[in-house]
Order: sequence, then structure tokens, then C-alpha cells
Amino acid sequence: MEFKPKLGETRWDPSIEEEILELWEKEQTYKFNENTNKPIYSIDTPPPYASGKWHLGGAIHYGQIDMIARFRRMQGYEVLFPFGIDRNGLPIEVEAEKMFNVRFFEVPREKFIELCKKLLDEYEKDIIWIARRMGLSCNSFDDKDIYRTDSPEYRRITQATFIEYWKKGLIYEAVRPNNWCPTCRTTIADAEVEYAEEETLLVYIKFKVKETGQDLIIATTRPELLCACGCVIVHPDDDRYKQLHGKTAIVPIYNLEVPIIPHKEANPKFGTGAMMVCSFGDYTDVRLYRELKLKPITAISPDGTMTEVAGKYKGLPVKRAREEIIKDLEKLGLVVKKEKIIHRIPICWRSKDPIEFIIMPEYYLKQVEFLPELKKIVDEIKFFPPESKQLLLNWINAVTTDWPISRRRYYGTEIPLWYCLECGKAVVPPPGKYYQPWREPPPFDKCPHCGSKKGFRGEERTFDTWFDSGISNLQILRYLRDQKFFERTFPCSLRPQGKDIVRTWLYYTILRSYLLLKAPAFREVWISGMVLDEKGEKMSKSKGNIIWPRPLIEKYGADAMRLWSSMEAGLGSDIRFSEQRLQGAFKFLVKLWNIARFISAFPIPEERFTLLPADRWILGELNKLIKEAKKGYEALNFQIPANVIRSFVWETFASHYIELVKSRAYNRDGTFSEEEQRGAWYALHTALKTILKLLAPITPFITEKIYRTLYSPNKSIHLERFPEPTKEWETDLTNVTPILLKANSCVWKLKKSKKISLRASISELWLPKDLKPFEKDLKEMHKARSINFGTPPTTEGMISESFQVGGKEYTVYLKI
RNA sequence: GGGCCCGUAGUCUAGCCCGGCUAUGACGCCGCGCUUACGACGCGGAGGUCGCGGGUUCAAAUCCCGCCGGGCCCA
Repeated sequence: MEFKPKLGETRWDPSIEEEILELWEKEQTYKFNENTNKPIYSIDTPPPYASGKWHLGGAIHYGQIDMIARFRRMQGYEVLFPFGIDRNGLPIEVEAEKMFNVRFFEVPREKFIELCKKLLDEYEKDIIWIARRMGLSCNSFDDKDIYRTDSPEYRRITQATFIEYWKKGLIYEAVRPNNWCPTCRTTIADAEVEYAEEETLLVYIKFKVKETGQDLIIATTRPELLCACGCVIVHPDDDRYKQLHGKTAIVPIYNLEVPIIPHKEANPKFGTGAMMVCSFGDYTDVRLYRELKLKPITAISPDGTMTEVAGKYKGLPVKRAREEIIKDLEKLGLVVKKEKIIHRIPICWRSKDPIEFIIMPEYYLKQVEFLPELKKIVDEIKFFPPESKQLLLNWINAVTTDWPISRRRYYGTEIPLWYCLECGKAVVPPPGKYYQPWREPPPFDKCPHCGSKKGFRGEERTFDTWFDSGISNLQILRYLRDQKFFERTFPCSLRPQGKDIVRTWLYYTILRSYLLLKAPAFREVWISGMVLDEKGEKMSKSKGNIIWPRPLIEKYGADAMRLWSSMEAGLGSDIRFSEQRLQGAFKFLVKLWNIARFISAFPIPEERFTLLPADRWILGELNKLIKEAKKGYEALNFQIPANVIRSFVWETFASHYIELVKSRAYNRDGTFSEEEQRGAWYALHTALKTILKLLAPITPFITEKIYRTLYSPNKSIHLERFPEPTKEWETDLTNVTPILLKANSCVWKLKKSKKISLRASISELWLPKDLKPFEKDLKEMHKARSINFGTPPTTEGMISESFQVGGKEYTVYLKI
């Protein structure tokens, strides 16, 4: 009988992956069937932000999310795994300003929106290409099936949820300090603030204590804000100032009377230990104003000049005002000393100019009063890994103010409001349509508040982009569009995401859904770490250490990348890139390919086969492997299956079992019966088929290729059920596994010590008696003319090697 | 500055919760050999103050405290 492998090539070729992608697309392998009677598993795939190209981290992160989708599908779920692109918000505006060298407030709004769109369309192409090429089993990569957060459909839902909040009284407008860039003339989010080290003068200024008349020296870097001083704080334990607690300080020049308050924020080691609190010099000021409930004084106007409260300094830019007031204070003899210090100041990431804290009216979504309930809701969600729940709880515990949701920007979902020209009150439209109040008339003509028909002014602001992305779960479950489907699928089964956006995306989504539905947004949350460069540092443009995925995918293929990443990172921990280790993963694919190639030469017996102990042993080991792999998969920790499967395949299956049954599988000299030969074929194929299925979620391409070539030309492996342990495969033979492996090793070592080939025959072999069941296969494997078990009566002319298992010693004897 | 997580050979990792055999396995590296599924494999080897410093204990990678370094987030 001639044995010819069905797999021709001797190496796995990553370019085959492209063919398989086309096959999946042709067959619509991962299409979502909503008429299914299987349970639905919905994944709130993070819509990547299309403000630039994906680095390696994006490819790896989504590849891992895909393993969850594939595992659940093989467990028998109908998996809802959409793909979307996040396109709203500031990052793209900044990118557009840079690329086209414009300022958003200098060009017509519509023109600016066009520019942003153009860039987004370009960037998303690259992301979608990588997502598809990494083998994501999203339901569809058809353009029409990819959702986009800036589409009218998506924005319509964003606005509808706002209107719902509005009607529930969860939205209010308030005037509070915000980060403001005087150069760009816009409020900016905390996320857009950078920091710079700057040399500043720390000026020591004489205040007076009203009650005692004594001097109180205050050190400040912002003397121009004396006019906005709200209080002076000293550390409660600072003995120098204990007698001043509760007394009053008089601010020089302006003669303001302010309280002296003990507060631990004052650093006794900085300056004089007494610190003035102004509205608003820095974050500490903002925080203290809020905490101490001080009345703000607006000293700086939105254009970055001093206001009338600054008296003679009115109209001067902040920096000039500072210089002038220092001169004046010096003339008055109120400056004790000046020292240069290096100071970290917040700057705008666009203009690189210092930001100010300016009081602006903005809309807020209530959250503070719901925090206790949110914490309860979070308890109903299962976290992978469990510790990651703490990240979220810590954040919830740190929230102190409501969420400002309005932004003075262009590229975002419009806040759907109009203001009555008569009474000035805000009016919300009915939900159901995408509104653009800055360019459209309102869908009503009479003010519901005052009855006036004078007309309306449209709101110009947009939402914080997290307000949009915070409903991605509702979006994919067809909230407000398909009530039946929504009720069937809410809460969403899984939110997979990186740990860097727990406090934003995860938190906001849970908040948003809770406020609408009083229920947890998700059943499960899976948090992954970051992908770092070779040195273990975060990749960033400024550091120039970005690793691009495309060349790596082309060189090693998506499967190698996926296998590498899963072997590398434990649940929730970071992954450090290493090309060498990626190559290692690729080598395993080659190994697997060749194992399959060997096995593919033999027929698959359906009947008339006899399993020898070696066959039953490997099936028993396979059973153990299934249990371990499954356990890892169920914890959504792919490091476990990746490593146990790899080690089983390479170290047990290939090195020992295949070597053990190779002669029997060929049976060239008829040593074995035909039934026994077929038994080996059966076990080989059964093991391979099982291994492929176990590995399919991690390496979907190579497993598909082998599976289709050998076993199932028309049905994808990814639509098969995940293997289950089998009672029939249970066997005590697995107890001798370590003895078998080590004994084989001893034989190889002994042959090697006599400088003879591993396939050279030997006249006599003595093995531990536990291995007696494997007699026939072992005899062939080691080319022994005679095989015995136990201790030989005489060791004359023999060489031996011993090993230990479980505290017992075993010896192998051999005669050439 | 604050919170959280992490720190075992060049790299990844087991062990840590429930202290106790010469600290697990792998990749890579260095020898030597072999090559009829496999640029694979086999055998051997080098490489670790278990981040540092204290403490508890007969005994600590493992428990406690402090520090250092890295990461993420927040201010």
C-alpha cells in the first residue's frame, strides 16, 4: 500500500490565509442568524477610533477578542460579533487641523466637517483591512454592515437617548470652571491636556492677618490672581500656623478679606507652607473651590486677558499682568523674595500654550447621585480577570462631579436642542430623527414654555465623544429600532476592551445603560493589557517606537501573530513584543502542519480496527488535554490552551505517540494485523481532529485548511462543536505517561552514548515493567530484536540509564 | 502628587491564597549527534542574590512593613 500525504507542501504558507478569508466570505461562515434558536452571545466589539493607523496593539487586541467569539460559537452560541468604527470627537479634528493646516473656527463648519470625514474615510480603510486580515470572525465586513458612530442612524440613537435623559430630568446646564485654551478659544477635555515643565517665578508676597495685624507670607506662581483669591490654606498639622486657623487674611492691593482654613492640601515644605487659593489657577484651586464651596471670581476672560476684577490690569494678557503686578508689589515693599522654580503646568496639546480654567455654561448628565446603585450593578457583572473589577470600582469611588457632556466643537453628534427667541428656554424635539440644530429649523414652531412663535435659535454644541460611544452596546442590540430583538438580547453578553479605558468607555457605558434601563449593560467584561515594544515600553508616535502590524502579518501570517499573542499574555497582563518569539509561534504552526501532513497519508478507518494500549493511552491523554484547554478557554485566558495544546502536540503527541506507532501505521513488513494498523490510523486521525478543534479559536486559518483538506471539504471547522471529554477515552494508562516519556528518552540517550543512530537496531532492551502494555509498539519504535520488562538477570554487556518518577527509580537496560 | 496592578535566568512562565525536598516548564543561546511527517528532532550544557532592604518564623519566591523600578488611570 502506497501512502501519499494529502497535504503536499512541507511548510505552512501564510499566504494560504488569504484564500481562506475568501472562502469564509463566500460561504458567509460567520453570518449572524437572528432566527436562530441557539442562545445568542453578543459582543460589544470596541469600535476602533479612526484617527490614525493601528499599531501592533490593535491587531493583537482584536485578534484576542476574536478568540472569545470563536470559542463561544463552538460552544453552541449564535454569536453577534459586529464591527464598527468610532469617528466622533476631537482627535480627528486635531488630525484634520494638522493635515490641512486649518483652525476649526476659521473655516465654515460644513467645510471643516468635510475635511474630517475625508481623513476618517482614509484611516478606517487601514483598520478594516487589518481587522479582516487578522481573521476576525465578525458577522460581516461588508461596508454596509459596519456601523459608524457618526452615521445619521447612530447619531439618531445618541440623540434619542439624550432626549430620554432630558425628559427624566437627568440633564442640567451649569456654569463651572473648565479647561480652556485661550489660543484655540475652546473648552477642551481633560484628556486633551498635556503637561510641560516650565521655569516660573515663585513670588513671596506679604498678606496681613486682620485680627492680629501680623504679616502672613504667601508664596505663589500666579500673583496676577490675587484679585481672585478665595481663601488661604495651611496644613492642619503645621505648628507655625495653628494659631491662625479660622482667622482672616487681607489680600494686598485688592484688600479682599479671606478666611484662613486648615487643609491637608497645603504642603508645609512648599514656599512658606501657606497657600492662596484662587479661582482658578490650577486643578488644586478648582478642586478646593468645589470642596470648600467658595464663590468663584472670574479674573480671566475667554480671550486670555484679565477682567475688570483685576482693576488696573484689566485687558492685559495673563503673562503681562503677572509682570506688572510683581513690579507694583515690589514698589509697595510687599515682595519678600522671588525664586525660580521648575513647575509643571497644564498646556493645550494643540497650541502648546498654558490652559486656563474658565467658567463656562455646559450641559451635565447627573451621575453622582447614582454612584451607590452603579456599584451594585457592577456586582452583577462577571469580570475577566476578576481583579479588573477593582479598576472600575476605584473610579466610581473617585467620581465627585456630574459629567459635562457638551463640547464646543464641530465633529460630533449635535446636541438636539433649540432655544426660544422669546423666553430663551431650551426645547427638545421628539426622538426618532437625526437633528442638526446649527443648520436646521426646529421640528416645531411654537414654544411649549411661553407659547411664542417668534422663532428659535439652534444649539451649536456637540456631545463629548464618550457620550456617543457609551451606547455602542445599545446600538448593536438595536435599541429603539427592534424592541423584540433588544429585549431578547439585553444585557449584552460581553464587553471586551483594554484596561486603559475602563474609566471612560466601560464606565460611561454602564452609566448610560443604567440611567436608561436600570440594569447592567453587560453580563461579562473582559479586560486586556497593553501591547508594549521590545523594551517593555508603551508604543507612541513621539517615542518613535511604534511597531506596525502589516509587515509582520505578511511575513508570519495572522495565525502566528494570534498564537504568539495568546501564548504570551496571561489574562489581563501586558504583552511585550518579540520577533524571535513570534518566529517561535510560527515554528509551531510548521510542526502542526507536518504532523497533519504525516497523518494525512493514512486512510480514516470507520470500522474493523483494534486499538492497542498505545492508542488508548494517547486518547486518554487527549481527554486530559481537552479538560485543561477547556478550563482555560472558559476563563477566557488563552494563554492556558495555547500552551497546554502546544506542549501536548509537540512533546507528547509528536515525539512519543507518533514515533511509537509509526511502524504500525506503515506496517511495511506485516508485523501487525490489519486491525491493529487501522487502530493506529484511527487514533492518529482522532487525535488530530480533536487538536484542530481545540486550537481553532486561536489559529483559525491553519486549522481550517487542514480540517477542510482532510475531513470536511464543505463545512468549516469553526461551525463544529468544541470537543468534550469522553468517558470511553478514560484510562489508567495515562498514569504511566511520565515513565513512558522518560524511558524513551533513556533509550535515545543510551543509543547516542554508543554513537549509534536512533533507528539502528539493538539486540536487547529492558524497560520498566509498567510499560509492558506497549510492548509491541515499543519494540518497533526502538528497533529492539528482543524486548523485556523488569530487571535483567545479568547486566553483563549491557548499558543502563536510570530516572526517577514520583520518588521511585526506574532503569532502562540495553544491549547493542 | 494620588489610586490600582506588576517585578522569578536574555525572554515568557509555574509555584505565592494553604510558608518546608538541589525553584517548574518553554523560547533563545552553546556543544555533540541524527536526519525516509517536520529548515524538524535527540542528548548534554551554560545561565537565577525569586527587584532591593528590613521583620515574623526552626524555615520565606511564598506572610508583614518600607523602598526602588515598570505600567495604566486620575489629579
